[in-house]
Amino acid sequence: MATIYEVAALAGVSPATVSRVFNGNTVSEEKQRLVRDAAQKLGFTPNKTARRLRKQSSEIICLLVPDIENPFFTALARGVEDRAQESGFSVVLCNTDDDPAKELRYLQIAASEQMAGVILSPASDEVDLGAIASLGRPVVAVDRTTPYPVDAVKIDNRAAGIAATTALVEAGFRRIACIAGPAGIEETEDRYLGWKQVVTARKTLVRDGFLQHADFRVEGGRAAMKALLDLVQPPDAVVTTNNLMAIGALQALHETGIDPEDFGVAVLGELPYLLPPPVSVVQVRLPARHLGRTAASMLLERIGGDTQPLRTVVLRAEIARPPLSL
Amino acid sequence: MATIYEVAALAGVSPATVSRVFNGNTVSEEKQRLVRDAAQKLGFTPNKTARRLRKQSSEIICLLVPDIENPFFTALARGVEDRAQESGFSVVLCNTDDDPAKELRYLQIAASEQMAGVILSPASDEVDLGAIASLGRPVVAVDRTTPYPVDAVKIDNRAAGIAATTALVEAGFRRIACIAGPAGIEETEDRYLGWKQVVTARKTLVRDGFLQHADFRVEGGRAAMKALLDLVQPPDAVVTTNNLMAIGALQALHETGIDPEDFGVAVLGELPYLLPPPVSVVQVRLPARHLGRTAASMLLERIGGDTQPLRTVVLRAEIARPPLSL
DNA sequence: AAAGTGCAAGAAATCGATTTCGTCAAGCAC
DNA sequence: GTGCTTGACGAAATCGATTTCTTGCACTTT
Repeated sequence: MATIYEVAALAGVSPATVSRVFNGNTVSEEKQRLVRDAAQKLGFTPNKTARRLRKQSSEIICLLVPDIENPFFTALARGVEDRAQESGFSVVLCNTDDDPAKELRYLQIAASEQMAGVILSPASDEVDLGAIASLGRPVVAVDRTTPYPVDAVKIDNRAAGIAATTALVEAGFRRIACIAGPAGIEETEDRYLGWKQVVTARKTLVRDGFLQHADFRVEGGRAAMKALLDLVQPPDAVVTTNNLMAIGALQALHETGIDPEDFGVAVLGELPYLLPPPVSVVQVRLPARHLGRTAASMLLERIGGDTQPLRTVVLRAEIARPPLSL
Repeated sequence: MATIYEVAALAGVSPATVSRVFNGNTVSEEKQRLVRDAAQKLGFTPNKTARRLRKQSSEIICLLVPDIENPFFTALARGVEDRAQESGFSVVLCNTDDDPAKELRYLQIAASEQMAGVILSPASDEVDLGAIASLGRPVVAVDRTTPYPVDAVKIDNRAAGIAATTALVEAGFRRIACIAGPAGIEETEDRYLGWKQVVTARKTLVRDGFLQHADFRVEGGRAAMKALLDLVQPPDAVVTTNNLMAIGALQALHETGIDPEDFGVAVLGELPYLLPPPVSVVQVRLPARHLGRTAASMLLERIGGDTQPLRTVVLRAEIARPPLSL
């Protein structure tokens, strides 16, 4: 790996001049040519590490998500990556597994690696952004927000919950249950509030036990669905607040031998594409990739020195297919 | 961010001593304590960039895959990440989109970022590993191999192709087609050779047009399946050489109104989990996560200075469910 | 013609760690 | 007691770029 000194020696100039050539400072035409030729000949690539040490910042964005195996976050990551690419940034993708300790560890790495900024979907309300913040590195929260004063991009979760539930009501279902994520996570809380608002306003039948909390995973959704089906008066439809739990719910229905056409399922998020799902399934499409793209754009603006007041961008989800009548 | 100098000043020792404390060199008990206390008090975290510049290497692994949105690669990435974590390494995940130009760009970044090593699933046979190789950074190929002399972890693709096809034969299908990936990609080539071997040996009916090439995506699989169904004498079963094309194929079957129970489909890879697929679907499970884990282990060994001769590890895929009789 | 202005470009400092080199003192052999 | 080894540890060099400081020269300006 050729260094700036070797290039300088070959071109017969000082290292400073070589640096200036590559950083757009005033250098005479002639020396520019000399330097470029020399660099070309030696296959010179500036050492990013040295530059970073000097400049105290890098072109790397840290993206922290709970689970890359969840297609929602994969799509989000893809959006971030695409946008970052365009500006010559690279993305380091880290899994927190919704574990605050892992999250903290990664945040420290981000700080000590001089990463340019962080996009995260916080594992808990108690994220400690202190280390990052004190370095003046921008942070953008995606999908979930935090009590820390940072930019955020989120989905209108309440509206999504309302849309999903309304679609079921309009399809003729009257006993609509809800499988929500862990209590206390704002994202899922808002979605379930959307459900609550609709079932209350529309005066559908709601029993004790119609609200189930589960973790965000397939197994949780399956267990919650089983519990719902075991009720004395079980629901005839369900809203699940994320994609994985919906899969679990569908599995439970299948195992119980219920014809999926007879049972309404509304999903906040997308099911993995395979075959067209049963007609009684409503998907509220969450714009994951767009979420990532937007977050990356905001972060890059901040990195570029933008100092406007904190922003929270709220993206609207859309219903994947029009509500159906039974 | 406190530096080693501030710690040294507070502890009343030289910066060299501070460094020694954190790098396991001989320092007296007493000064160790002084240094650790001072570091603690200042919240000192060593600056990775400075260290990297000096040591000429980092604790970052670069992982290049064609498409993170493909669950196969996501699982692979997860395996790499888990293993890397255990050794305190971070993983930078990059999408090549099977584009050699993007791939090259990322390889250059890996070099100029002093990344410790690269794990890649090469977009083409012409990957230029020159830059990386000349720096002495280890490289491990996953899933696909390259003409360059590097370690590799792959799947026994031929055996997987054989297993998939055999399962269909044993289930009673007699006109078995194959939807293979782009011609010239070794990985898919081997899988299709497995198919060919079985259909030849078992003397099943093979028509012109029973071998379809498609890109690796859903759309390609769907189009190929349509082409197969349009044949004068269409097949009664198909082997698809990756997961996404299988989804496309199933969609095409569905759209054509064919009962999936009547048509055999063998997939090399896993379908996204949703409901149990039709009984006529055979999945050959590819150990993606394990592939990633193994690749990361090998890379880390090399990074650690292992100089044993080049290795290629071949992992065996397993049939997700026993072959069925019709 | 003397003094002032502007600009290209070299010299040297800087970023923060690691590491080599050298010093000093303690411990030991003869 | 002299000489030699050994270990702790400070001083200073080093990694490779960026950036500030300076210098020197050309060109105005009065």
